[in-house]
Amino acid sequence: MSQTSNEPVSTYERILREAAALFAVHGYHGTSTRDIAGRVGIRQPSLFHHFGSKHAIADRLFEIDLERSVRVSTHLAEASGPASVRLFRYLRFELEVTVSSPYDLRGLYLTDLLAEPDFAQRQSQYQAVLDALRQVVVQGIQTGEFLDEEPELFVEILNAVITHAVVPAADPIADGPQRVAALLVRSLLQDPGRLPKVLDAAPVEDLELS
Amino acid sequence: MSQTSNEPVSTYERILREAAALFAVHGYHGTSTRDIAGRVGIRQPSLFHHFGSKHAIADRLFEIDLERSVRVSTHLAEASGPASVRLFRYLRFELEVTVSSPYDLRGLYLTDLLAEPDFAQRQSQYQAVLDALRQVVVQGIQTGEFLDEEPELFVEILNAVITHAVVPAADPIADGPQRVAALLVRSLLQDPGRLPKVLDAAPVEDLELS
DNA sequence: ATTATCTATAGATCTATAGATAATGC
DNA sequence: ATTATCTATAGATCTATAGATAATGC
Repeated sequence: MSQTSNEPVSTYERILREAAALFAVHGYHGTSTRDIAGRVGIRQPSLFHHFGSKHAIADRLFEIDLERSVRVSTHLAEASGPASVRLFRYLRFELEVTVSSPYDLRGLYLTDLLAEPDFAQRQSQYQAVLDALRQVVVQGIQTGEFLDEEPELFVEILNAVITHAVVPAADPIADGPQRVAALLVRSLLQDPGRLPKVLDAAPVEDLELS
Repeated sequence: MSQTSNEPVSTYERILREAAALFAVHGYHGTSTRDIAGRVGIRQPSLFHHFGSKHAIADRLFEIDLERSVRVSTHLAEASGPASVRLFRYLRFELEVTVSSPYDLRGLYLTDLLAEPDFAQRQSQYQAVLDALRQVVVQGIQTGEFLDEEPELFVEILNAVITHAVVPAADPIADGPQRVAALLVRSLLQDPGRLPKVLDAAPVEDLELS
C-alpha cells in the first residue's frame, strides 16, 4: 500500500491515492469528497474538475484493480502446468500488488458497492476473477493436488485473505506475499510436503507485463 | 446469519437484526436510520424511542458480539491441552455463531468504526480477543504443533476468515464451521496428518454456557 | 487560450428533537 | 399512566453546479 516514491504526482493521481486510502479505512460511504479534497490539499469543488462524480473516482480505482486481476487470473486459469503452481503464482501476485501498489484498493470491496447499477461492468469483471480462481481450484481438486473439498469454500477463504487480510500493520512483514501465498497453497494441498516443489516451480515472474 | 425462528420478536430486537443485516451489506455509514426503520416497518424517528442514537445501535451489536468472543477466547487461551485443539474449538465456535446468530455482525468490522472515540471500550475488548488468539497461536508455535511462522501473520489470516469470509452465499455449505475451522487449523499444523487427532480431541461443546 | 483552482450556494440527504396521537397495561 | 408510534422540522451534513479568479502553456 501507498508505496512511497519521490516522483512528482499529478493532482488526478493524488486524488485517486488519497481516496483509496480513505476508502480503505472508512469505506466509500464513510468518506466524503471534502475528506478527499482535504488530504489532497484542494477545496472540495475542485475535485470535480478531475472527476465527474464521487462514483467516477471509485470506478477508476475499480478499473485499475480489476483490469489487472482479470488479465492475470484468466491467463493463469487457462495456462498449463500444475494448478498448485498456478494458484501460488496468482496469490503471490495479488498480495504483491496489494503491498506495493500506490493505491490501497481494499476499501472498494468492504461493502457491496459493486452491486450498485453504476458499477455493472466492474461487477462482471469481478465475477470473472472469481470464476478464474474457482477454475484453478477445481482443476487442482480434479488432479488430486488439492483436498477434495467444496471449491466454493476454498474460493471464499482465498478471496477473504487476498482482499481483506494482509493489513501489514505498522511494520510490514518481510516477504509477506511469498509467505502468505505459500501458506494458503499449503492449506489446500493434499500432501503439504509437496509445498517446496510447488514453490520451486513458480518462476520469479513479472506477470504485470504478460 | 439471521437464523429464522418463528418466535415473536420485539421491535427493539428487530431494529438490531435489521440494522446488522444492512451494515453487513452497505456498512455502517452506507446505512441510514431511515433504511433501518423502513425494514422494521416504522418511521425513522420512532427508532429513537428504542435507541438514543445510531451509534447506540452499533454499540449494542458490538457489545453482543464482543462479550461472547472475549469470554470464549480468553477462556481457551488460558486453558490447558494442545493449542491446536483449543484453536480449533475457538474457530469452530466463532464460525458457528456467525452462521447461527440472529445478528449478522460482520458489518461492524468492515471499516474502522471501532477507532471512533465513542467505541473506546469496544475497541479494547476487540484487542483482548486478538490478544487471546495470538496467545494460542504462539503457544502452538512454541510446542512445535504449528509452523514456525510470524504469529501476526497467522492471526491476520485467521481473523480475516472469521470476520469476513464464510459468506455462505445462497446455499450455505453443510457443516461449514466444522470444515472451515478444520482447514484453518490444518494450514497451521507442522504435521497436517495430525488433523484427525485434533478434531477427535475437540469436544462437542457448548462454549456458550461456559 | 486553456487548465486548474477558488467562493458561493442549490438541493438532497441525514441524524435527532419536539410535541401530538395512538396503543397497551394496570 | 405508560409505552410506542406518528408528523413536522431544525440543523448539520453531503454531492454537485455556476461562475469568478488565478496559473500555465503556447
